[in-house]
Amino acid sequence: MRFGPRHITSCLVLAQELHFGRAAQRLATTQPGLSRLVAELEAEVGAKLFRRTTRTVEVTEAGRAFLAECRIGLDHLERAVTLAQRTATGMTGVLRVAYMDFAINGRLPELVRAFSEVRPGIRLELSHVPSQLQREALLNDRIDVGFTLSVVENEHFESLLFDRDSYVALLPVTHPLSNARSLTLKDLAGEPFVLGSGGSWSAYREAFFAICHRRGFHPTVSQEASSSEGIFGLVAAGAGVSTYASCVRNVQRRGIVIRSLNDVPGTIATYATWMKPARSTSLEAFTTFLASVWGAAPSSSNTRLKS
Amino acid sequence: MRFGPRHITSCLVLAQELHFGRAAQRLATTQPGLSRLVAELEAEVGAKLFRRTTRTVEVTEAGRAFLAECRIGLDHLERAVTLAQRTATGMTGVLRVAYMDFAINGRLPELVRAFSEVRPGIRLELSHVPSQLQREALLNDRIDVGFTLSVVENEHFESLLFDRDSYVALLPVTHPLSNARSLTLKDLAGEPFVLGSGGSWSAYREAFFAICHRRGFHPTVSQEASSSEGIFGLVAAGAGVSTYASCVRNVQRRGIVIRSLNDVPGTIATYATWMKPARSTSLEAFTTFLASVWGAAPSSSNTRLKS
DNA sequence: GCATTTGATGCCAAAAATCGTATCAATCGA
DNA sequence: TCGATTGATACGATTTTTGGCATCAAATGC
Repeated sequence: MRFGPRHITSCLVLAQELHFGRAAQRLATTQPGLSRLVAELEAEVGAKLFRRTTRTVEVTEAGRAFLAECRIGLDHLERAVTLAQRTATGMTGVLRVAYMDFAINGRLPELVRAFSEVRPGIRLELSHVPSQLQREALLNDRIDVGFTLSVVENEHFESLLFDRDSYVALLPVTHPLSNARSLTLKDLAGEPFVLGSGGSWSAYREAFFAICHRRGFHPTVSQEASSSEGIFGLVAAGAGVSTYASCVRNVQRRGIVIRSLNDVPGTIATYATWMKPARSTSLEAFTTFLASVWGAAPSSSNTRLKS
Repeated sequence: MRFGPRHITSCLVLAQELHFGRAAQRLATTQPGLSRLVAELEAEVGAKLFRRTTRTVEVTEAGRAFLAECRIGLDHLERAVTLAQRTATGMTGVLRVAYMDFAINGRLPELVRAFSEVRPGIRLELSHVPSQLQREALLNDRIDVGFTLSVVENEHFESLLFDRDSYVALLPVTHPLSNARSLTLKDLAGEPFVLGSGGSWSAYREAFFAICHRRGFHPTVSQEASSSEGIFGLVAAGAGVSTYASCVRNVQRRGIVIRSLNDVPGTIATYATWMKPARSTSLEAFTTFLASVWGAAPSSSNTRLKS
């Protein structure tokens, strides 16, 4: 393709005017110049675009087809420029957000709604990625920001505390303890537990086991499930009791009762994490929104998940 | 827009290679040249498209958005070239065909099917235009070819005999004569006639009246209708008898019987007509197909509709 | 610290595109 | 037939783009 936008726009104007002189005037050039330009384009395309005598100029069928398609192409190119500008200034863009269960069951949907009100041009692509895999996904530029349980301690990453949940107990409605208004973890010491399995749940399991150890018991695991929905289902089916973050109150699940655990002071923290030299303006807008408007505190060692 | 396809393709290659040296090699240019080209495009667009250090090159979010949109634009431009070529050679195109009732009820559908098999790239746009208006439509470039009863005698037009129909009689099934195997026009002399009205039918009426005059009578017009369907409906309802071209045998209409008219030697000729300096390659393809493959004879005075 | 890699910059010559003028040839109207 | 209009063509001057070379500055790896 050895022709530029100049050739095309010239022909478009000529197709409107159907007169070399007037078209040249509108294009701020001379008639011979336009004549040569059209001839060049026709030679390049390999087809006559205009049928012209000394008295009339008309567009050929090939010319109509060519110019119609070219107009579409030019529109895309112009759109590309404004799109680049808007993306550079953060008005438009895409932000790939990864979340884990506690975030999506907790306040992440609320955050998404609030942010997309402030920045309606930025499209948020949410995907479920286990906490462990989010670090790699950030490094490989598959996501822009991730919501995880643990903080990635690295000079290349930056984190912000997003939310805190307390521990709650999940009981089958048929369970004797389901009538109690509140429980202690000690009350569940002898119960069979349903726990999350696989890499996604290892951090939560470790923290939970540590808490039990402090309370002087080691829980008996009766069933395991890889997803939150699996845990809820097994508890509802009476396979055992479980613990979860308090955000579980947001989800409805028939057959389960949720009870606070009064003797567990520890909280479950969720962090937003991203790579430090912010790669996109959308990410900058998101993190500043998170820090200022959302009012989250930057992560530091004393706010991290303890025991 | 002060940038051409060269800038865009260069950036597209660079976005693939993510290395100025290799990209420059693929583009058959030098690294400084590419560096300058990218800088020019960025200045023109008004946004950084690549984030680059001396060790790494990565595409910015704005760059991704820009290049993705540009690729669409370039694709359209390339497509425009091949489209123009194909249209110029007659492989692709649009042909606007106007028809009147006898053509569409006769062999025109057959012609359309045969032509679109030979030239599948040419789209046929059929529209119903009365014979009288087709001449003006051709002059105003609203149609490319028209099928009419009469031949336009003019140096700017060209015509080809497309089909010949004989006259037939239309009778209500309830009519006493509907049992006869064949009729003569004279048999219908005293019957009330349903005839076409308006400009669309004037040519047919004249020819029909002339035939009747030769048979020594003048038909009594009981009802008029502007469309073929109207005529069929009125005849079926018993409002009178009528005549029509023999192509009417192709259409099904309850309540009507069709009978040959043995004593009418004249035929109804349908002609294809177009403007002589063929404006489009599609039209040329169509007319050559019509003349050679379809086997129609060129119009001349001795083949025209008589009496 | 030093050599290597890599992108940015400056400079210059060659090539190409652009612009303007003059002119020609075809066509139309009177 | 003559004049006016209009697109094509030729030529030259100017500007812009391109290509190539040398060099610089920053980052990397040993």
